[in-house]
Amino acid sequence: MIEEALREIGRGCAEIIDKERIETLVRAYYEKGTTYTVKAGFDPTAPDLHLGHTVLLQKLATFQRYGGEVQFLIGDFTAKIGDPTGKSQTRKQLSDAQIAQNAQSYKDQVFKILDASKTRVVFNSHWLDSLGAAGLLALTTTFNVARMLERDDFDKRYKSGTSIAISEFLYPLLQGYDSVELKSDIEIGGTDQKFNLLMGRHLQRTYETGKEQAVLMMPILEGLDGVQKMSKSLGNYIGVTEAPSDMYGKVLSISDELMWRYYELLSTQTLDTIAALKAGVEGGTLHPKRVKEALAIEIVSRFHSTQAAQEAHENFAKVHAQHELPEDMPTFTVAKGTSVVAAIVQAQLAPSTSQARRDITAGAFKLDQVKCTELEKVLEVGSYVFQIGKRKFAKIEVTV
RNA sequence: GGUGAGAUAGUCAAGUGGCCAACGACGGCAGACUGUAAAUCUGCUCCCUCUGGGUUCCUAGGUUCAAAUCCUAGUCUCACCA
Repeated sequence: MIEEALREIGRGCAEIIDKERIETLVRAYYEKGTTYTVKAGFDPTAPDLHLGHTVLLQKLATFQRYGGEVQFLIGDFTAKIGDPTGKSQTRKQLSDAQIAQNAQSYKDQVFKILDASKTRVVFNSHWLDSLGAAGLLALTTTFNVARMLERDDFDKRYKSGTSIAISEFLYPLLQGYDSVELKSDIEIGGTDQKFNLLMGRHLQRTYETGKEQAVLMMPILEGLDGVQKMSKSLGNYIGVTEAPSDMYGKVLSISDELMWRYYELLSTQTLDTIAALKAGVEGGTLHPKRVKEALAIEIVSRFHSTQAAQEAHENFAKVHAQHELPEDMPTFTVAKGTSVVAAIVQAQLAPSTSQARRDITAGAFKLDQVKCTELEKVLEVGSYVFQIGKRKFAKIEVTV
């Protein structure tokens, strides 16, 4: 049992510092029933979560199954001050009301994964607000510039003469100080957070908290393209609030290779089960598409419901395998005499008239399931189904 | 502070007076093939009232019949020196 717990905890990790400590904590849970705390920090400026963020959340959920109590830290202090990281633009400062709203939106999304009864949501402004100048100065005496410059990005910027704000030196300290306040046993974060995570360890030791947190780093999840990290700005993400059909379709569109990566980092199937699936696919007894469908259903179920996932699955099969029309499509109403080109743009099936014309010319447009390459076509009164490519549909009602 | 180099479509990157809406690469979209996968092949990829028209090559002026390309000023970026 302990073995299994440790295997699941270590699953997919990029790096673990002080693995022995984690083993000790988990062992104590099984032998004496004692729990331990696992901290993870989140930035309240962007409450729109995508699957990349959930990698961390699921690791927290894993800990919860094996005796961990989660400290879900919302870094509202930073958000209120405005982090100057990254050249000239000062990051927008958030008001208390906005932060509260974002925090709520976090909770709505996060508890689809985390066990609320084993989660404590904390805000670092609670202790950082009252730290004061004296406390802050005391904090700075625990570290020095030379070591700060060991950090990769600081080092590069320093050597190239790019500016580093004094406050940027302070943020790792403050973040580490959170671990002192929370007396965390373990902190998890992305690999890019290594320096900050270690700072927590350093400060816990310096402040003689009697703790020295273990650090577990998760890799960055690749986006749908399988190459770059999943991010909203790159458009290769699956948002946790997306509609079941979109979510399902996006999962199915990833490559087979990437599918295993997603299984490792996003599925709650055990490692043994996954190994069996992989063996089945490699041995030719299992169709990779079936395996991918199972993954898609699991993910959609998590953020919606098993029923919604099943519907998405069936609808997908209908639309793509049997070429039937999707259940519900967005409906648009246009006036009689509108050209198909204009209607396509109005239905948002194409971003511009020029693009719509190109799509028609390229043979990508289907009117009532029949390919149509007539650029000049004008619509008569009635109801039509427009389709561009394989996945864009709309119902067009033409009125007088 | 000094000197030099550069700013071109989503990104990278050619072009250095007319043949330039601007080579090429990547990305993106679409078609074929499939498992709406990947790989591969093909087409498209500024906008529009589209066999044509309009607005682009950092900004503002100027030279010219004609400029992304030449001149002037400005803004910003990078490199080297101090």
